[in-house]
Amino acid sequence: MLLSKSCVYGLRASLYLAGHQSENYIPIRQMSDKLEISFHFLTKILQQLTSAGILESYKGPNGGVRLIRSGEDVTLMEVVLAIDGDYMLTQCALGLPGCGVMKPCPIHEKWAETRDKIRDMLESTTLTELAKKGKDLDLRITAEGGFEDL
Amino acid sequence: MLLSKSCVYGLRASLYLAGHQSENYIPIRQMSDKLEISFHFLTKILQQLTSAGILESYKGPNGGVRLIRSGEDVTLMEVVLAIDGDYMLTQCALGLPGCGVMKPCPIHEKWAETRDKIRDMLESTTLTELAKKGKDLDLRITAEGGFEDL
DNA sequence: AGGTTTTAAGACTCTTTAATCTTAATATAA
DNA sequence: TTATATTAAGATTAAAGAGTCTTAAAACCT
Ligand code: SF4
Ligand code: SF4
Repeated sequence: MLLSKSCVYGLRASLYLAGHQSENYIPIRQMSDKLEISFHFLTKILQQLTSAGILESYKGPNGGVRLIRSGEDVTLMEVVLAIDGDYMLTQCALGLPGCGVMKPCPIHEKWAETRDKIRDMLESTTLTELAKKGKDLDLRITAEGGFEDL
Repeated sequence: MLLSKSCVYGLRASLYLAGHQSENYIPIRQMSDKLEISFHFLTKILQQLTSAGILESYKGPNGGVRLIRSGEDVTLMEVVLAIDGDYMLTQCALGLPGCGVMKPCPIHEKWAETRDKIRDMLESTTLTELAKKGKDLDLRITAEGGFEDL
């Protein structure tokens, strides 16, 4: 799979937060319920996003987690990098050790092109953009329901 | 990772075979040595390609494995499908259960575009094409060496 | 102060993928 | 026919990824 499951969860949670443009912290429990993701697992993933400087967290009652910057300024790429690292964008098709332009494998040329498409997509798409689209069209964010159920 | 390790090994072995346009069977041991892949593991992967109708095998002395059709007629897609299935091309970014155009997630539109690029690349690239390029430019196929060492 | 709500951190378990090891089956050749 | 070379198949082990559980720390509230 292109993105690890952790990363997908991280993206969905980030979209959730971007869909709640509130100054309040959102409890992880609420997100894990709505998004149907294991609470403890999600907690760990959000910790990664917190230490990556994408989220900030607060303990205790009325605590939770929220985006530091506005969702308009956060690209999918940032979230992916924080969770999966740049493996996908540097390693690739044949994944030979230390490969690259210097001594490429035969797929390199074609693959690099494809890979750049993925990078461009991740870099040019923001959380807010997707959350807005999700709300306007009531698109899916959970297994069953859409943004309206959030 | 986009492709599983098994799949990458399968691709490299297929390229190896395409680079040896010989009517003889090539022993798996020879390939596993040259490509630095565990013999038994590679054997299993090639069995998948054999039962998928991409390779044919022969036992005993002078036995081994070879492409059924010419490498010109075999696309990367065939190899990928035989080993990893179509998961990568149907599932994707958020990977919600049963997702798709009917009730898409907010990334769907952008992702589908990217995904088609990957599909096109895999479908339009043949083993022979890459093997030829690999030979002409002595590109990498193993960790250390290039096609010349095959 | 003491109890409650929440995130943080780490140990632990389960599942999947990767890799190894053993035995069987098939073909060749001397 | 016996020894050897090779793929086929299945059991086993190892490593990584995913998920759960427990305890700690921080913040709030009465
Ligand atoms: S040479 Fe390029 S395409 Fe090939 S494995 Fe390395 S980065 Fe990927
Ligand atoms: S809706 Fe489309 S982009 Fe979203 S997870 Fe499903 S297939 Fe992927």
